[in-house]
Amino acid sequence: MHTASTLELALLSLLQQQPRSGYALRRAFATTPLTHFSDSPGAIYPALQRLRRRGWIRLAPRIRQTNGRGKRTMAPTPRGIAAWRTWLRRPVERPDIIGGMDEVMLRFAFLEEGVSRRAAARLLVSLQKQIAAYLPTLEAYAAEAAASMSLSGRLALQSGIEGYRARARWARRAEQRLTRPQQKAAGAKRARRSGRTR
Amino acid sequence: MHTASTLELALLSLLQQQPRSGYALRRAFATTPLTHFSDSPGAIYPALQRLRRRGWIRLAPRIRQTNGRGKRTMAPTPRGIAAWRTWLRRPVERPDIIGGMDEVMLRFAFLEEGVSRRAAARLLVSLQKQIAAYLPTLEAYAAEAAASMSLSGRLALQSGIEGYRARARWARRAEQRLTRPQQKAAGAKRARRSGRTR
DNA sequence: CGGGACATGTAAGATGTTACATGATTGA
DNA sequence: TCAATCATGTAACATCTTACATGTCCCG
Repeated sequence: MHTASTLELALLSLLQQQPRSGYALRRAFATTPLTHFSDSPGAIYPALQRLRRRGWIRLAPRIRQTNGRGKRTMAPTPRGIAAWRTWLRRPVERPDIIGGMDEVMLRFAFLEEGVSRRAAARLLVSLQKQIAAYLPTLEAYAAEAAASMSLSGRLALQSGIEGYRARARWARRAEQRLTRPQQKAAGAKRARRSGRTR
Repeated sequence: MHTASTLELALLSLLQQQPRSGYALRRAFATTPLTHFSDSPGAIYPALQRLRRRGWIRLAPRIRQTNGRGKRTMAPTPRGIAAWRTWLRRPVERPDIIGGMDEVMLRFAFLEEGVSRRAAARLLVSLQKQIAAYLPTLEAYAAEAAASMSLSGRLALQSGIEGYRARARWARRAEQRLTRPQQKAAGAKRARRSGRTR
């Protein structure tokens, strides 16, 4: 199975929602704050070409082509969708939380609509596990290195540690929200709670 | 003034502490959790060559060259230090907090030893300002888009918003720690406070 | 004397950035 | 008609990844 760049996966995530043109994708990146990808044509059009050559997306049946010199609307192929789902399902590994938290959050954001609420909850479990495994390493380093660091250095390190702790807390809360749905403030929809979480 | 990659700046930050060889830099990245840079020779040696060609670092007087086929120890030049300080002093801008928070934290971590405690506090002020300016945009988007998003999508967005809020709170606390230093718990070292920090 | 850490590099390839090129459509 | 927005792309360049190449030193 091909590996894909984060940009390609983000593109696929948006196309899976609905067929779009390159320009529409650019605008989505420019106006969506989820994760910031470049909205530059020099990144997006080549990425779309790669996806097309790989057989993950294709030109969608032209709805109308009123605008521009021909709007080229793209849609994912079944193989593209399959590859996307495989990516979504990947559990969180150590390297993901060190350099690639953005990618993890992108995955989580689309996991429910791409696979299932259950799968989204599972990702949060593996995320919590990885953070729990990584934090002691970080804390040990902080304890050991603090003496030789400036105050601003220590504070920066502390910020990183607190960031991980906050992320883990969020993951725990989010997991609960996903696994035992309960009524929102707005009216008493569904007051009972059926057993079986997770 | 040349623009430099984050890796180059990180390299310069470490060399400024003490002259090191490429291998020592690689190990620093491999064992330091501050920000994760690649410890691959294919990234570091070319980056060092670029810095050398640019005149920002030079071969340090060979202390001893017992090991390997000749350990090449590098040290920053005055021009390198000047460029590094210019980078450190840059206030936080909008793009920095969207895609480049790692770089901001790297800058902050070295600001005290590179410039001054005051300058580190100033960076935190501009960081808080940028976050305060960006949060309403994010929140407005969340309020508007929530209806059309899955629960996991909403939770992911919420995580981003909470992350910014947590970062802003940290910045406020850190700024206080930097601007009014007070004695640490460990013994009454230096009970008096002379004016003038930096 | 063999393996692992020390040590520096190159080559091929993927990806992204910045800047430019091109042209249609729409509203003031 | 002029500018803005829509729309798609390419070219040059920088940077990073992965994999390989090479050789030394030290310890068991």
